[in-house]
Amino acid sequence: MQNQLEMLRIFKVVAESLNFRVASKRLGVSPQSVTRAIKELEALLGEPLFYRSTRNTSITEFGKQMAQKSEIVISQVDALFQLNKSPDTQRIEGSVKITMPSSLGRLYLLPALTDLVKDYPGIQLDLRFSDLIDNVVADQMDIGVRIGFFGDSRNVARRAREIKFHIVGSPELIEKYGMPDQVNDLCQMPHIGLVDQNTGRIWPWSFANEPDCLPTAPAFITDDPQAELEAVLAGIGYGQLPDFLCAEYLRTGKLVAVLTEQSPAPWGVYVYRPQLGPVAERVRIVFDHLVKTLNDETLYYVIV
Amino acid sequence: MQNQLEMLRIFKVVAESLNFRVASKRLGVSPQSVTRAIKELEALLGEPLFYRSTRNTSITEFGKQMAQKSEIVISQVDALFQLNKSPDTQRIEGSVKITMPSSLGRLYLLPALTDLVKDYPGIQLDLRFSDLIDNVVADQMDIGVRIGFFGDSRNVARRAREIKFHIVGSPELIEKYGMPDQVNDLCQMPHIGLVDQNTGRIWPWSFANEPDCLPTAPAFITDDPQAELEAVLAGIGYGQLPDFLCAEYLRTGKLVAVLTEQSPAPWGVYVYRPQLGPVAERVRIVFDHLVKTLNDETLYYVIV
DNA sequence: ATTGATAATTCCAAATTATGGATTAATTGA
DNA sequence: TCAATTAATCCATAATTTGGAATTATCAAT
Repeated sequence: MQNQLEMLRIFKVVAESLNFRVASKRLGVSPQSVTRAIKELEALLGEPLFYRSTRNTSITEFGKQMAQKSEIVISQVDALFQLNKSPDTQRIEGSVKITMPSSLGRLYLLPALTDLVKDYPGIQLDLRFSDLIDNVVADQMDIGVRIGFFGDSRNVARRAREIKFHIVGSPELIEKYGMPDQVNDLCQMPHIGLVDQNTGRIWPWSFANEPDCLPTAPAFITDDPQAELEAVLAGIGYGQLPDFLCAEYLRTGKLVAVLTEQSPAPWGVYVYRPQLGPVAERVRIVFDHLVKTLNDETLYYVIV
Repeated sequence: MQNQLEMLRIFKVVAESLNFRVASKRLGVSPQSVTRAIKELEALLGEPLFYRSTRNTSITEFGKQMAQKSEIVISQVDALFQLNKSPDTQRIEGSVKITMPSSLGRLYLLPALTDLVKDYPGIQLDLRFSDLIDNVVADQMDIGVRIGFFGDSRNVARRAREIKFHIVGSPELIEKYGMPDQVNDLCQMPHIGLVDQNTGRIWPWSFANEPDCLPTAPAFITDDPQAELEAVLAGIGYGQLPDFLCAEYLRTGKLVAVLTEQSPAPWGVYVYRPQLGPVAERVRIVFDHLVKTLNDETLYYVIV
């Protein structure tokens, strides 16, 4: 690695994620490259940037300072190249109203959108987190993001990602009640109920080869998916969670998926906008960025 | 070339020299690489940086702006890497007095020294241009540069470069008087006399296999080598000039060397300093930089 | 106009450099 | 102590960069 700028770029991401593996995912390169780049940078600077063991990576005081400076320098180089490529970025301005699901939105779309506005300082975002269906036209939103989607022909929609749902429980829970191997078993075990904000009723669980199953005696009820996640993590009961909430926990073993054979068909994540005349460029830019973000297979690595 | 920073570095040098071939020499790479880097940079920026033909290269207005910005960004990146490598650079301070020959000094050493003080902002240079011998100890100079050198054991000296002397004339002059093929012929033709500032007398011309020859009836007399060069360029007469003054003109044919067989042995360029106790670090740094600069075989390309 | 000289460019094979799979070492929590 | 996981190392392979040879373009001098 004899590309100073590239080393700084890699360093910046590692400094943010404080984890070589995650950084490599975010950068779309192998962990080896990250190791090498940081090692080389440290050699060049003559001082360690991270304290690292196989289980923990923390940044040194010197590393912190370097990260700050690197960020500035990198953005200046990028400015040098982007300034001319799109003098548009300065020109594009106006507000863009977006409605999106709260958990997916806050966890994954919000960071992507704050990144975007760094490039388009003129764009003013108006984000409304809501899981209620079909308030795009009524509430004069510019863009909507929904899981499932029940829109109509007045909208232009893009299916930007698939979300898988898993029945998950904590290892302790499984230890205690055993691993269910059919849907009926599951119903006898403690489970969490998620209230559908549209109907006020508890969401039925769906399966591949079985009819839907309405949780009958939830040990815990909430209308917020993240609260459901917390409850499951605490071992209170099983829950049917979207992959974006549980992927990292499944990987590290904090959660275990059960009845994986019966997983229902994945749901789509749709990005859509009202179909009324020509779309403003600022809206198109945000729209495309949302679609691109959701399409990114490494999306779930953004949050550790 | 997918190294943004390297492209900017190359661009910066080309923008300074306004000549791809010279820039490539200065960078120590092939002209092809320079072509490629600039081409790629232009593609990336979507706008031409230079107007260029095979005979002329000039920078565009846009290129000028980019050069300014590039310079800033490059120096920031370098600062990031050098800051830590040698926190010394901040610490080194104090004045360094140097005496050097006026033409070599002004043309080639001055730019190299101004480069150096960018890295060592604490160093305060005191440059005295003089061709008088041996005033280093007397005038309390820290460093001296002399062509020829007649120092004594109180000095530490380094022979840092060789200078060849050529008898040169303009093509018109040769057209008019013919090409001399022995020293005696030359004496019959118009020539320029250079006054030795040490003695007040005209320098004798020296040759490889002939005794020195004192110009008897100079058509023009001066005590400044650059004035001598101008006179020779104007076709007033022949002159014996050091290579650093005439190399570029010989290359482009503005001057022609004659009696090349009789060229005298090259003279040394010496960098020296008084030998009194431990040398201050700032002096050593400047000393080493002067030696390194003179050693650089591409030195004469710095000035076109 | 023609020609000669030279700078810039293009093309391509060779050298250099980067990359990630396989392996090893190290660390932590069970 | 073991199991799990991350970072580091090694190395064959892939990708990129490099500069020589050939080509093209331009200018200056007939």
